[in-house]
Amino acid sequence: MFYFIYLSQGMKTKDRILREALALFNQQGSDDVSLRAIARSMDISVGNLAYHYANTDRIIEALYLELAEKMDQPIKEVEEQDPEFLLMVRLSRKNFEIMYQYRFILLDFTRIARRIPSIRDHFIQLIEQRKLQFRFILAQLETTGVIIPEPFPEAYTKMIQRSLVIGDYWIPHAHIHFEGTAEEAISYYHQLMISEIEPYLSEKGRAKLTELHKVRSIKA
Amino acid sequence: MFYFIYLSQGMKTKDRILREALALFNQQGSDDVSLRAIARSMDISVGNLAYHYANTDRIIEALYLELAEKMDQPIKEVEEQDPEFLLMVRLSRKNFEIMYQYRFILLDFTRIARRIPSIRDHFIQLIEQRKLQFRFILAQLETTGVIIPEPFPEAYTKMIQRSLVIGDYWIPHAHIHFEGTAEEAISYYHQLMISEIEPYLSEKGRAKLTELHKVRSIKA
DNA sequence: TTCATTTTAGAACAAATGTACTAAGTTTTA
DNA sequence: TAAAACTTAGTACATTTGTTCTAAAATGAA
Repeated sequence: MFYFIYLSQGMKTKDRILREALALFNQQGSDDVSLRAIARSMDISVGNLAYHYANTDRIIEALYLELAEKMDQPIKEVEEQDPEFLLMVRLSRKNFEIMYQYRFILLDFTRIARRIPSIRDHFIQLIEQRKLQFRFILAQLETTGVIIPEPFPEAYTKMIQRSLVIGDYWIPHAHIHFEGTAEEAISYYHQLMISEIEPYLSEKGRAKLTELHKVRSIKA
Repeated sequence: MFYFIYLSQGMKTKDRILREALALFNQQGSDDVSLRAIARSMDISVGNLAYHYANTDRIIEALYLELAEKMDQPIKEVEEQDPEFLLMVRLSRKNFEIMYQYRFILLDFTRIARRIPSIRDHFIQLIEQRKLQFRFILAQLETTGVIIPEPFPEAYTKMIQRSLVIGDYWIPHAHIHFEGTAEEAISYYHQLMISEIEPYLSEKGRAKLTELHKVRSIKA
């Protein structure tokens, strides 16, 4: 009981730190933000900050866990519901949005992963899961006739592998090459990843995709 | 004349520094190697090192220029010769090997590009060129009947864009997800990028690709 | 209220880094 | 050979960073 109270009390500054750190990290990059910078920006002392998080890596770790948890949610929805093509598209879009919220992590992921092994390990495991889910969804899409049967050996295996590279690195790529709003970047790279499947769509699948584009252009 | 002598004399240490720095950067990451570490590893003084390169960013800049120059060579060959499919495959493989030699740059490219704008600007321009070359080659492949005409709108545009993401980020991806030798990683990701074109190959094109695989398996 | 616990501020420390400066040494030029 | 230019070593400095410690303040429980 009092344990719960302790937590909810304690979380206040702890959570404020995370919010502020996230903003600063996204803005300046995780390597150029020190404990002192965060403390200054929050108007609290370094000592206080260090009391909650001993160093910036502990903060990054906490933020990564937030990201990982949020990323899991849409995936669970796909698994619970019937894996339908349009639903899949919408939920992967959701994931792109979440990634953007925590973009500093994915921007310098290599470096962060090298420095903080727990993040690296967790991420590798997460991607392994994702690969399986990809396969599962593709199988569903094939039985429901949205995509054609694999037209040549390894076609879908390679498609998944390519998609995973894009999924992991669209944010650094955008950071260097994309000019436009965040919204536009998210849409662009999400469509780019989705487009991996286009060559394999059946008539039915192609119809579904154009249907999706219609909805989008009405919204816009 | 004496200018040349000055250079060739001066280059000695200057070049030794670049070689040593490249090795250390690739090994430990460019962020974790200081001027002092390079000096120690070469058995020269920090003062001497600083005389040639004021700081690590100047060294990184010099190494980036080396990379950029080496990357240009294979591309020029494609342009000079008749752009044939197998030649293209072989030369892009060459590029993957060069990238691997300077892998520290591509491993933390986002961060390096943020810190050193000249590198960022040059790289953006380089990729723009590459995009045009890609288009040119695809056009050739279509006229020679290696690939089919674009089966749906934007198919080739998107294929190029996806390939560029993979081309830029295969090294960080490998660093986290690939287990195996350097040689294997290069082959794997090169094939992964090449595989973007597979769905669009004609009968003729497919035959050429399997021919290539045969050569490889004989070699292996 | 009173006491124990948690939170906060502030100062101080050691380590590392780029940078600058000086003087000695080496090489090149004239 | 003598002078000029270039290279090297060594030292020192200011700055920044994570980290630690102490004491005061705030908060909760009894």
